[in-house]
Amino acid sequence: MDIPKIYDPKKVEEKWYRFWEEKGYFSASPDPVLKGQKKKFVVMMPPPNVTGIIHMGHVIDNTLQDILVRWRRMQGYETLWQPGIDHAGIATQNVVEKELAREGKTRFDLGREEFIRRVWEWKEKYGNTILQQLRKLGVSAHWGRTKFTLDPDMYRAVMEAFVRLYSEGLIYKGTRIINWCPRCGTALADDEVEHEPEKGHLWYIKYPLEDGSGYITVATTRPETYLGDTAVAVNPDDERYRDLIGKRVRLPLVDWTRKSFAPGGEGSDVGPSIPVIADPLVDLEFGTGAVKVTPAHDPADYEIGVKHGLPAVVVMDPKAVMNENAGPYKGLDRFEARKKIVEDLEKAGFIEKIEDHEHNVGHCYRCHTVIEPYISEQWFVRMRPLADKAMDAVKSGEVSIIPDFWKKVYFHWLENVRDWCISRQIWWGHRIPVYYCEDCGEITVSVEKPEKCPRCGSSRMRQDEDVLDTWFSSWLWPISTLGWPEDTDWLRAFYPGDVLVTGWDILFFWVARMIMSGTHFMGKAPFKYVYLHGLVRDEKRRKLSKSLGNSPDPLDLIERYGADGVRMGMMLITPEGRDILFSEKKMELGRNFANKIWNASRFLLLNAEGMEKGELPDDLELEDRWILQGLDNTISDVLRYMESFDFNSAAWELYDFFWHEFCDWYLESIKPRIKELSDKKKALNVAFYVLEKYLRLLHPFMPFITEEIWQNLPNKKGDALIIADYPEPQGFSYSEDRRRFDLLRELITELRDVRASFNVPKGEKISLYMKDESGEVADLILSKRQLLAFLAGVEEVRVGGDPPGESAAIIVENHEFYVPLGGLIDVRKELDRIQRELAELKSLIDKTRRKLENPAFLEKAPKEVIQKEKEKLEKFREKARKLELNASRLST
RNA sequence: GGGCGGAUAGCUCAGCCUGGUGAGAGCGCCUGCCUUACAAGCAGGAGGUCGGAGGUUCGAAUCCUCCUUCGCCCA
Repeated sequence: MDIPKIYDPKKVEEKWYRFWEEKGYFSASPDPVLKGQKKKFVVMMPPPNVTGIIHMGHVIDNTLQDILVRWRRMQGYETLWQPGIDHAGIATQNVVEKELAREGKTRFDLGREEFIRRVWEWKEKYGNTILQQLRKLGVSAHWGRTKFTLDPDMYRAVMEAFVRLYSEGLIYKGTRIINWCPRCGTALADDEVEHEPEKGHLWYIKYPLEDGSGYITVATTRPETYLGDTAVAVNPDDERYRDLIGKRVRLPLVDWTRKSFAPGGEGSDVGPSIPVIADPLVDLEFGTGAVKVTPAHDPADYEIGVKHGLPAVVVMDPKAVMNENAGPYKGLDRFEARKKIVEDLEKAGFIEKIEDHEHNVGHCYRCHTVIEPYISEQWFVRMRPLADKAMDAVKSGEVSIIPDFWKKVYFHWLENVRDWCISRQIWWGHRIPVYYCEDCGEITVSVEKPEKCPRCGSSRMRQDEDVLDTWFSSWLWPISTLGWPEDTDWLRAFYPGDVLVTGWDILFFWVARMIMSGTHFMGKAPFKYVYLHGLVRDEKRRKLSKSLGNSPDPLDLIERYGADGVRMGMMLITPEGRDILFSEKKMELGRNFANKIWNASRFLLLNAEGMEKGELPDDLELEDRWILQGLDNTISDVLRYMESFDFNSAAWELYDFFWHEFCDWYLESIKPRIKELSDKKKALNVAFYVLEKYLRLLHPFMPFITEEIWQNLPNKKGDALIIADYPEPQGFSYSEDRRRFDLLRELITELRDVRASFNVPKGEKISLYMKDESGEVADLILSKRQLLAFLAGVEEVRVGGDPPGESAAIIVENHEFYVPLGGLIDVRKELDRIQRELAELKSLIDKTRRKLENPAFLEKAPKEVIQKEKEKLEKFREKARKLELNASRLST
């Protein structure tokens, strides 16, 4: 048999992926669930954006899901992992518009229908890239059920949801200040705005009082909006301004008439004279305590405006260019306008002062343009009733969020949530199913386009131009992919699902809203557990981004470290809930581990050539029982960690057991046995027993290499590892043997330390003396002479009697051992070594003694604790005594 | 302004909920080894007054209070 020394993932990963997929192991069916033959396990893949290419966030997210899914599948669950793609309205439209721009065109040149055709064309060409990429990672999703949020059945679900919510009064059209992205040309929801601190200024502008009695100075961060002011507001408790309330001021420089905002109609004239009003919302501390009120361009001002019946004056067009209400500034971009306006005000003496000021500025989460608060008419979802249900689902324990502390964040958001603006002024998406009669103005909301107006019978029906927020389709994902609103087998078998795995950054966008839609439309939350993992950052804790150049390409990583190496590397550095600091070094850890598994297996397979398949033998050696018990412990630990979503600990447990127990000690221990033909078969049978079980245990983490090796094992049972049973502890009761072998291990480590400290040459044998002549430990070392010889170069083991003159002392569990080093020993060095250890012991003895001399401790501490301390003190003293003895022996 | 999370070895983190182990791990570092599975490896080793100050307790990394400091979310 020829097995290369270095594991090459490229040779095996594609092969096994194709094998699994062709055999249909990734597919689920509702039948066994509905017939009650199997329990189900459902994970909904967060659908990546159609524009997306794979990044480290997908790697972490999908590896976690794949681990869960492969684990439950092996445990016999009918496992559905539902994959799909999100149409990503704004992002996708941006991509295609950019493509058009290169041809010198805009979407308006093409028209709506043609533009949408172009987007679909783009989608067919590039839209499945990311799903192909995910396969390289080993993702075992049910690809045959891949859904796209604009598929006809998904579209239908979105329409249905809109119509139902509208008829329930939970969707309405209203005029509000919304977040407007002037570059994308659309409204955004509150949570689609990212706030970032920016250095700006605070401009103090003087507004002359109309009665000529002076002026009021207002402070603002946005001087260009003063053209839309319709009042100045002060706090009613503010002594400084009490007398001015009710008076009027005049907007500086404004000598034109402005029109007020009136959706669908002609506004009325608004002059430059505006009132001074009092409102408790005004912060006395900010600026001068007097603020300008611009109801059309600021959410707080809008509220004040509504309360006081002020008109709203819009001074910008949808591209954030100043409009006719801005008089001479019409046509200037908002930032140019700011500069020009400040200049003019300054020249005319209306600027009192300018201060530096840092404040938070909202940016579009898609294109990072500064958001303009903008008054307009939009569609909204009334969130309160939905949010209450979503809170109940978590409060009642129907849904658990992991890690637990996210619960607080979740509640905080839901308690303060505002209505959700769902209309977007773009073309790519689900068009709002609202139809206006061109003749009588009647509004009809329906899934299908109505033939004619139900009120006047006119057939001139115009559909609302806007499309819905992409999240309005994503929030239905757990029900729409299963067939809702139809009552399908899939829905009945697989709803509600089990676990949702995603990053905490979309807790509000997506997770909370899915819980709302699930509880509202199905009466049940869509999953039982929400597992939120951290975001992947670089070693300096910076977000991974293309512009920083710190974002590794997962495909490149897979190419160099193997999918298993990348998966395991990521799991080893993924703490629960906290951010994940990526470093390529950690991928090496994963790759090296794969290589370790490869070589350990190689060692066993090469030695097993020609050997027929065997069972676990009855007459086991000490090390056999030690490793079998170790395997059992590992299985229970891994299961416990998996149940509690602690994949990091599970990964380390798997890593440590294999490397530091199985390889470092077990395989090393059986090497002498393997050389002796008589015992070879027995040792190998135990080793293969452990390896086979271990590969099953590890498979969810490293699916490829485990399948590859498992398929070559003499003792495998079944067609494929991916569908083999997940291990359970066997219930071995070898704990006592485990303890005995551990003592042996400790002794061997000490012996190696002695060899290293005294530079005993590698080939040179040493002798081992034990002081006691009988007892369990004496029997142990006598019976394991072969092992001591192989692992520590011990030629002779002698029990009982005094050791020869110049020896190094070893104390393990208070048993005294000596290694005679006549000639080799540097007495001074050994004395130093003993002194150092004695000093440490002395401080321990003091500490323990003081404790035991404290009457309060003896009186109040539990008996067991006191007993333990007493034993500890005795142990330390005994050890110190023995060391001192050896020291005095050496120095005479 | 409201809220959340963190500070333990050079770095990244575990331990804390439920107080009592001689505070652990990985990486990095130092020393010695190409020992017939693996140098992507093997063996050995050094390294920490647990952010600070009080308090509770027989006993505090662990519980309480305050402070310092870093990060994040929301407005």
